[in-house]
Amino acid sequence: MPELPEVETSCRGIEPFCAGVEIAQIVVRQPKLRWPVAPNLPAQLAGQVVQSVGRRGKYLLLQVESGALMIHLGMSGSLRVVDDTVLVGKHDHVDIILRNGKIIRYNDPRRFGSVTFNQQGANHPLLKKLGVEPLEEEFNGDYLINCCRSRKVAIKSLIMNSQLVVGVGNIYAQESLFRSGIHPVRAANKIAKKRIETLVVHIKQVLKEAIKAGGSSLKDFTASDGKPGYFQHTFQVYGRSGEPCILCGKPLKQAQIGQRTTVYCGSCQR
DNA sequence: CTAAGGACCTGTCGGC
DNA sequence: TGCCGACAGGTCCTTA
Repeated sequence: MPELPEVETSCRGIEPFCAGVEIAQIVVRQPKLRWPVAPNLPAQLAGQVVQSVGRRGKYLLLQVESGALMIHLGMSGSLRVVDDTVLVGKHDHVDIILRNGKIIRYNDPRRFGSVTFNQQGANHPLLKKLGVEPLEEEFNGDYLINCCRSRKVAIKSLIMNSQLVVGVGNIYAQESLFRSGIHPVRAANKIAKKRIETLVVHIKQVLKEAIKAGGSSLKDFTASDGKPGYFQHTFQVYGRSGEPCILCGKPLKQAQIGQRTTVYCGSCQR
């Protein structure tokens, strides 16, 4: 379920249960994820204390002394905090069993996510090529303008390119472009600097709002329903193809950009 | 170097 | 009710 706000919410949700707590055992029921779960992963983590819980892009990082457990939620993954009285369900692929009796349970129907162990810090192959964090100051107008230079891909594809900036997924790419009045298919190098600066502001704004909404709607991370808060959130364009634009009232259009459905307003976005 | 397309999976929904 | 195709929040890898 992850766009970045959801990963951030998961991060904050599990943190109180596992920070400072020893991992008793890891149980892998289905190792065939996006990357196969290494057979020795449980042995590498058993007995180690979770020092902190963090995030890099959409990777959750549970830091231990010898490295970090990296969890990616893919398209359909989610985490819950349970105890051993909760029955194991379909697609509950991995349990991180903690010494305090809690279990971090990883569920992922489509198995596009991953659970890997990282001994190499930021040099891990999956992290090494990631771009800047969208909510950090290093993601700013100058940075994005520079990215757009000499690239003629659709601006939507560009902001979803995780080698440039991480964490902007299909939903928030659409929302931030709408707020910025930029047509999603417009060539990146054909957009005025001022408008790119506006886009940066809106990307940050849209992500922050979603994190806030996620945090407030998901007050109990042990809730049985792992549905993210942001699906109760209303979107201005995502999923609204054919419905009226909230600004001009004309029906919203839909297109495929980089094989992803994209909804936009043909008259408000140029 | 950039850009475009395929690949990986299961579940759900609409149409017939 | 059942079957079938289209589609879904990601991103890595290969090819051009």
